[in-house]
Parts: sequence; structure tokens; C-alpha cells
Amino acid sequence: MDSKTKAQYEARAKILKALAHHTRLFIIDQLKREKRCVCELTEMINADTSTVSKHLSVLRNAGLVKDEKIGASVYYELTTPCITNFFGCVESVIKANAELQMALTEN
Amino acid sequence: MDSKTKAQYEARAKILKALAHHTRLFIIDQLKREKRCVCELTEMINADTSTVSKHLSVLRNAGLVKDEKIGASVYYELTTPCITNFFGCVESVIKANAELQMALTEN
DNA sequence: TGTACATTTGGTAATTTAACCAAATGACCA
DNA sequence: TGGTCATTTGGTTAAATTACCAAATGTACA
Repeated sequence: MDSKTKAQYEARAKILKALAHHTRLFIIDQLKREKRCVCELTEMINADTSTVSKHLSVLRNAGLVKDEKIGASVYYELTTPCITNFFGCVESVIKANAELQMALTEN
Repeated sequence: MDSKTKAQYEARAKILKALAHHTRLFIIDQLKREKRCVCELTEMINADTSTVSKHLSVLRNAGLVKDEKIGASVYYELTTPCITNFFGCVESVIKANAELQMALTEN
């Protein structure tokens, strides 16, 4: 694997790393529906505001969301909604794993 | 976020975490083309065999690949090829980020 | 049986991640 | 201006991740 190829995979991995946390996946799902400010998201998620803010900055650094200040609040929205198309396939992996597990425990 | 919902997002995050490493993304791309054994993958990737083996076990634990022993070799293949459909959207995020970066550095 | 090859597993050190608290910054309004 | 709400940033700690080396396990074959 040459260094150029490696850099390309690293760029992809950066995006996936940003998605790879349950709180951030929840945020993505919420933003798919509508813009939300940090305080709204914080209320939905059971965590400190600073924790939610940091999750949002991870998503922002990956280019997955953008923010807009309105009054004292900062609203976040998805930059690339296609990102949620992926979850269908993720779900099918989860379902397949569950079925495999079922089949194994039957014995 | 109730505990059931949280568990669902954690299940998704587990899959994404398994994908979130440049070496594992490379492996996924290779396996999309054809089955490969650990030694073939190790030769393509510049890393120790044990490192590659551990990456494969991460993918296996997530249910993304399955293995089959043939002679002394273990061949890996994708369980759910749809996983690669996602990369198109990931690329579009990367491209958008690059364009944004260009626009910013122009000033 | 002995040797070589393929793979996995265990151990260690360095790095990254994530959560919370506390403090700083910024906006709004009485 | 002073107070309050919204958000971000810095600091600390605990846990997870990754890479490599060394050693164990399994397969094939002379």
C-alpha cells in the first residue's frame, strides 16, 4: 500500500471515526429530521452540555455538520444527508449477526 | 434517550468502530474484489502478520467478514457487501471538505 | 518425526478517546 | 451594568486502541 493510497484510506477512516459513537449517531439521526441547537440535543441526551458540545465538534471537524449561531444558541445541521443512507446496511449487518447468534444458541 | 434506544445506537456504533481504521478499510476494499488469506493481505499492507490478524478479528467480531480455513491458510470474505456502498457518500464528504478548504485558503 | 509456513494469542508501551467539572466567552435583556 | 442562559475550552482521570515482538497452535509434507 503506497503512501498516497494510505492517505486516502486515512481520510475515509477519519469520517468513520467521527461517526463511531452512539451519542454522535443519535445526533446525526436527530439532525436528519431538523436543525437543533446544543441545548435541545443536550436535553435529549443524558450527558453534560460540554460533552455534547465536544461530540458536535468532532462531527464538525469531520465536515459532517455545520453550525450557525442564532442569538445565544448555536444550531447544527447535516452537511451531507446521504450519510444516513448507510444505516440501512448497518442494520442489515446487525440483523444478520442477531440471526447467527440465534442459530448458535439453539444448539 | 431511553436505554433501548441507546442500545440500538451502540450496536450501530460497534459496526462503525470496526470500520474506522485505515487498514481495515483497505481490507474491506480488497475483500470486495475477492477472498483473501491473511498472508496475502499482510503482503499488501505494510505491517506485522499479528497486526493484520487482529484487524481481521475486529472485523469478524463485528460480523463484517467471515473466515474459512483452507489448508494452513485462513481465507476471509465479506458477509455483507453492501457495506461498501457507503464509501461513495464518505468520498463526497471528503470532496466537500477539500473544496471548503480550498475556498478558505484562497483568501 | 522434524521443519517450514500460516495464523492466533498474550504482553507491553504509546496514543487516543470520553466523561465530568470548572472556568471563560458571548448574547440577551431588565 | 449586572444577571442569566448557551456554548466552548481546559484539565483530569479512566478506559480503549494499536503496534510490535515473542510464543503457542495448527497444517502440510519431506
